[in-house]
Amino acid sequence: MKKSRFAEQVIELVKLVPRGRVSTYGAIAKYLGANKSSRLVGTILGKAVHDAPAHRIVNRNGLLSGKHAFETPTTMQALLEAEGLTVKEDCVQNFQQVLWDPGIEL
DNA sequence: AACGTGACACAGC
DNA sequence: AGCTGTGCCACGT
Repeated sequence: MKKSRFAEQVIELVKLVPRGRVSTYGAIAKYLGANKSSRLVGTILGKAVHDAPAHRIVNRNGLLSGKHAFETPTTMQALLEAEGLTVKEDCVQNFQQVLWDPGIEL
């Protein structure tokens, strides 16, 4: 299956997110040089949820805004918790601590 | 082939 | 200090 350029970039970057860490749409979009396309990151990941660890991507507040893209709304949280993260009320606890910023770590 | 909708984020009022 | 509008690209109908 063919992926568009932007999608490919997003997926590849998301794949680099270490286990037990999360990232944000804004950080990814910014790293790709499309600060205003944060929206795209989410939309694209939703389509490529099976091609990338999309569960590691949350919104700027650490909120699991994309949980509905998975098989069940609880899958995302379950996956995160399975990686050692703490999720409460659809929010990643210690979000700042586990946040993985490509602009910094890369 | 065109229009609308969608995992968001930021600036302006 | 909170709300509204705008920007971006992909994908389904």
